[in-house]
Amino acid sequence: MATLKDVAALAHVDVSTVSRALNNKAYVHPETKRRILKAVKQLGYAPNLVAKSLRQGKRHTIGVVVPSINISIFGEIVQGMEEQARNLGYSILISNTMDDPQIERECLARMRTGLVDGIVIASTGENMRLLADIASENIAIIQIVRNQSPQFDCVAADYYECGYEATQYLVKLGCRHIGLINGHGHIRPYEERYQGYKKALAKAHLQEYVVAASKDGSQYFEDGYQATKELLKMVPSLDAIMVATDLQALGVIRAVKKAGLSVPEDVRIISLTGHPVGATLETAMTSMQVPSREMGECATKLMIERIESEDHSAIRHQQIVFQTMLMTRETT
Amino acid sequence: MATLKDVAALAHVDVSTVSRALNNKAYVHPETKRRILKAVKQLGYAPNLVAKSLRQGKRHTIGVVVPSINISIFGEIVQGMEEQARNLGYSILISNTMDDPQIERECLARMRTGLVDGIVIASTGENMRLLADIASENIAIIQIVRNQSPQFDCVAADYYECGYEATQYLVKLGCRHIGLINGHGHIRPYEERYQGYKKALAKAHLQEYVVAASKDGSQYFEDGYQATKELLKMVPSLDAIMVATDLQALGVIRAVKKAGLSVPEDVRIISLTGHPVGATLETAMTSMQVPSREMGECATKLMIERIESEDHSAIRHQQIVFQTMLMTRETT
DNA sequence: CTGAAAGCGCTTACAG
DNA sequence: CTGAAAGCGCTTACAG
Repeated sequence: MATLKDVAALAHVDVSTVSRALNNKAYVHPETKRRILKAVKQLGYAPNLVAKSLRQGKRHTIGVVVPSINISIFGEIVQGMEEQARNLGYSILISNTMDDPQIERECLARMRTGLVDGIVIASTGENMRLLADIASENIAIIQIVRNQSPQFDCVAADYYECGYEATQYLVKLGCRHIGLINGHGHIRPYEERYQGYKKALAKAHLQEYVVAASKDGSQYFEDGYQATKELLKMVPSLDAIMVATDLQALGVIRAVKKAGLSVPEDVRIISLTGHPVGATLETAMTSMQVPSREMGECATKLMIERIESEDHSAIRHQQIVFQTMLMTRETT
Repeated sequence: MATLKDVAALAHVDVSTVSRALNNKAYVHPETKRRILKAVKQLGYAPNLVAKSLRQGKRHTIGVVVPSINISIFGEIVQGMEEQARNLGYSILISNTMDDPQIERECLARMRTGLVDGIVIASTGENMRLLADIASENIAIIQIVRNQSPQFDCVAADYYECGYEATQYLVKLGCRHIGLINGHGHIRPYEERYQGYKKALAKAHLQEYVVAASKDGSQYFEDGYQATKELLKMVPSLDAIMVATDLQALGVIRAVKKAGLSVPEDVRIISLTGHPVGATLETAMTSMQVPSREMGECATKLMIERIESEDHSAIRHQQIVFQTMLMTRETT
């Protein structure tokens, strides 16, 4: 690739003048500018972004740290992020942690070494100290989906309301024994959804039946399957199951059918992290749809605002909350 | 973050000595080295990778350009790539083109500006000239899934065999009117699968029934749904449908059921780009499973080999072909 | 309006 | 075994 120097030589000016002309940083004589642009065109010059980064201390790159992008709500979030970033002249550096704190630590350590201006993370919650260290080095941190600490910005959905509304909907349909298959551990979305569920049940004077999915991320079919077997053993009269994700819900459907029951006649099912794909399933999934693409776009916009506003530390942290939307389909 | 200079000051040596000690580039007196390492530890020093990149002309970053990572085989491929890259000390810069040649062009132009050492791409096929230009600038190019041009390395599956084997399997089951819902345009996997299908049908003296999915990427439910309606109108006695992806297959199932037919009794269905999620669907999907994770890992390994072997142009191009595996499940 | 110089944080010949 | 110097490709005060 041609460099600034090549352009400068061809246009018979100093590199600094070329730089100014290309960045519109100061007046450059129109005639000079014309010559420069001609040279740029002739050489097919494009600035070396790495050199620019080193000099300006800005990478125009955002790190994204998520459990998994494969068959998960994060796939759509990342896609929204990437599109928005591209439109605003940024790139996306991505890491999948599989919810393993050790991998998360490695990814963060790497990103910290000047690779990114900011990090958008759905964290395990085990590396909050490291995150704080990174933030103190003027790398912006934004949490997505999982609001693990109030000390950082966060873009998430209203999980309490999500749990509350889903439960109330099932109650209105006449369900009296509503099970909740919830994620494992101190992940905020799980806790808040549980609180919403609890509140709605109390209001209807119903009892709660909760099973935690296995501890390794809870995104999978097997979790839904096993948890449902447990629930059905515990509560033979179960008439509804609320479950964290669409994929788990597939496990729920299979377990319910295997028990000789049918969906939705005997057991109604609702997924609490609805993905558009739910509409296309064989028995279309009723779910609380999460606006994942919009959340990704929002996180990117907020991130770029943070990055470009210089004084990170002075800014008050924002908690942006999206509403989920009940999509009634065939499983209820 | 601390810099080399800080470490050098604390250890009372020159920055060059620190650099050598940390990179094991030359003998450094053990005692000096000890002092340096102590200083590194004390300051929590980690090298600035951007500066290193600029100096060495290596980015330790791989660009990935794919149609979409959301609910697609590419999600798993990218995950495999990312894990492998992380283990080998590389990062992944990702772009989703949505199969739009214009977006693809933008992404490539951006990556070209010093951001990456190499690009792994599942291309639209519309920017091959640009790709060749980029390759000539010593940025390695590896094609994944879509072998659009023999002038670059490629990691793909054996699509011909995939189409052939799937068809033959259906023939053995007794199917006599086998439809193929294929992707649109000159995308190699589609063309090769069609050839395999054609060959197997000819061998069994059967007629072919082919419908192309809509032209916008063919990854979607709606494509499968519409194409199936068309096929059923065309061939009322249809008894099997081969379709490009699991997600399209969901559309096929819905259309078949809507026509009052059942799966697999009346119509058997097989997906030609099987994803593990197929096993979890309500009617588990028979499919030709593509080893997507392994393909991603392989592409990354090959890429890093290329990058680190200096003389790109001299190397013969490799075409690495993975076998697909028939997974018989409930839709057949 | 433009040039010369310094510097971002590293690495790497070149001396010694 | 180690230091001083140059340079990767840019940007940005500082003069003029």
